[in-house]
Formats: sequence, C-alpha cells, structure tokens
Amino acid sequence: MSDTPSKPSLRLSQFLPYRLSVLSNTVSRNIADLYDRAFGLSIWQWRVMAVLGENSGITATEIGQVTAMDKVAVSRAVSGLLDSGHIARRASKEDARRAILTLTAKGKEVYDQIVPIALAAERDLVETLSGEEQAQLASLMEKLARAAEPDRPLW
Amino acid sequence: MSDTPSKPSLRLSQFLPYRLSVLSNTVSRNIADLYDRAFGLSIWQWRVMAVLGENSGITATEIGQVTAMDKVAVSRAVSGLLDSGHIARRASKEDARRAILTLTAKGKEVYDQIVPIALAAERDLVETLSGEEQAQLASLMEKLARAAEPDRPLW
DNA sequence: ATAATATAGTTTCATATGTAACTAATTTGC
DNA sequence: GCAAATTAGTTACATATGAAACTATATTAT
Repeated sequence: MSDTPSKPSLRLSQFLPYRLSVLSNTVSRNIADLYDRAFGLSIWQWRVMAVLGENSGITATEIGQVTAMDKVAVSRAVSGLLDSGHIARRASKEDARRAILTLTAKGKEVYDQIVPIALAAERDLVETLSGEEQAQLASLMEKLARAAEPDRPLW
Repeated sequence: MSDTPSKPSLRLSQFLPYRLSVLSNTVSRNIADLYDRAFGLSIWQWRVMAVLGENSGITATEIGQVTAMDKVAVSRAVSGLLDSGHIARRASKEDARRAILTLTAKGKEVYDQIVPIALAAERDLVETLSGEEQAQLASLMEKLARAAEPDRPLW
C-alpha cells in the first residue's frame, strides 16, 4: 500500500508570524504602559520625540520615514505633542509646506528622563541573553525585516 | 578636567521593542492581506479557524487562551465565522454557558487550502536563514517571550 | 434552598487607526 | 509665465479595538 502523503500541518503556536505578533504586542503593551503612566505619552508620540531627540529640526515627513509611521499617525502625534508643549513647530523658510519640528525645553527634559527608562526596559527584555545571543538576535531580525519588506531602507 | 559622563543614548532604529514592532507589523500586514484577498478572512478569524483545525470542539474561552486573543476579539471573530458559515456552534450539555465550536465542511475546506499558503508565507520569510539560524530564532523568541511575560504558559 | 459570587459570552461605548478626500504650497512641462 | 501635476500636512469618514457593563448560567456558602 502507498504512503499517505502527509498533509502539511500548521501548529499555530509554532508559526513564526503568529509568535512574532504575540511577542511584539506583549512588549509594546508593556512599554506603552510605561510611557503613558509616567508621562501621558502614546507610543507614537514617544517615537516622534525619540527621533527629534536624536535629530532635531526635521519635518513630519522625515519623521515618518525614519519611524515607519504613516503621515496621518505622525500628524496626530505631532498635534498632541504641540498641545502638551513637548515640541514646537515653525514653518520652513525655503518651503512653506514644510514644518520644522523641535523639542521644547520641556520636551528635552522629558526625553532625558525617558531614555534611561526605555533602555532599562530593553535591558530587562534581553538580559537573559548572552552577548552573542543578542548579536544573533539583531542579525536575525535584520534578515527577517529584509525578507518581509525587500525594498526596505538599510539603516 | 573630568570626563563628561556619557549620557545614555537611544538609537530608535536599534531599539529592540521598536524593531520588533515594525517587523511584526510588516509581516502581519502581508499575511493579513493574503487571507483577506483569498478568503475574506481577518487575521483574527483565521486564528480561530487555525485553532479549531488543530483542535476541534473547544470553546471561545479556550480559543482565547490558546491564541492570546481577548474574549471580545474571539467573540467578534466567532460571530463573523458563523455568519460566513466557516464554523458551527452548539451549546455544551454540561454547561449551557459554554458554546462548543467546530469547523463546518466549508470551514475545513478553507482551512485545508489556507494551511499551505500560510506555511509558504512563513517559508518565504525564513528561507534565507540556515537551519541553525532558524533554530536560534525559535529559541531566542522563546526567551524573549518569557522575559516579556514571565507567567506565560509554556507551549 | 437560596442568596452571593463567579464564569461564558455578548453588547455598548469611547477611542484608535487607516484610507481617502482635501487644502495649501511648490515644481514641472510647455 | 501659467496650467497641470506633486508634495506636505490635515481633516473626515468608516472600521477596528479595548474596557466596562450587561445577560444568562453555574457554583459556593450558609
């Protein structure tokens, strides 16, 4: 008698896209809670501030490119941060469509406070990994990111 | 003169929670598109079907535990799948609060068609990794998941 | 036996998010 | 130099999501 061709089977709990999604949602929820409780910031608002902290005086569009946020998400985050006084906006002299964004003094202060918190949260996450494992992780994620989005910009 | 104590710095693009989130969203969006275009299923509906395909005759609460979905999300996915005829529901004899869920013939058919598609999508994602790298990835994600949610059930 | 509590699942409501339409400014093609 | 096409950013609308309230059943304690 012939072999039954074994049907390809799917074990959800071992399915990479599923595991990635559950892991990422858990991590994001933890971190979002942290930012929200301590400073009333959404994760999107924090990302905008993080980019401005690294690289002040850029535009909403540039922030979108760096953070992989779409322009509506950036616009909303920016609007909230303007209201709360964490960032300031002025029109570009060369191109009146563009708005140059910068952290305010208050924004810088908050930024300086959050950075160590964010880094500590990351450390909590990876501290059980050896240095070699951490390097592997970074490399594997880079490869996956490239496979998932072939025309992704390198960083 | 004394050294300036180097301020801990954050490079968003190297920040693990951020990278995880962007990667996971990209992968999920790709896959959700796949399910939606081919079968009109949301990712949540597909997860419910995937669990029922592995383990038929369980309840909504059990599905929630297995899939890390909250009960509202399960309820909504179930409701859509009942409407579309992919699953069936009957009350439990022992406990009338519980509803036993199963794939219908139509649901089984769709399940059998999606499984290879899902596995192919996963293969596309990991095919650039060596077997050893794939094993490392699984192990690293398991460790991260445990760090992110210490009381997580083992699988 | 019955009142209080807990559980399964649904519905409601408030908020978040994505897509598309829109406004204003700039650049391009002729 | 000006109409057509692009680009930056916002607004509007439709849908998705999460928290809390709710309904119905089951369990526990007295």
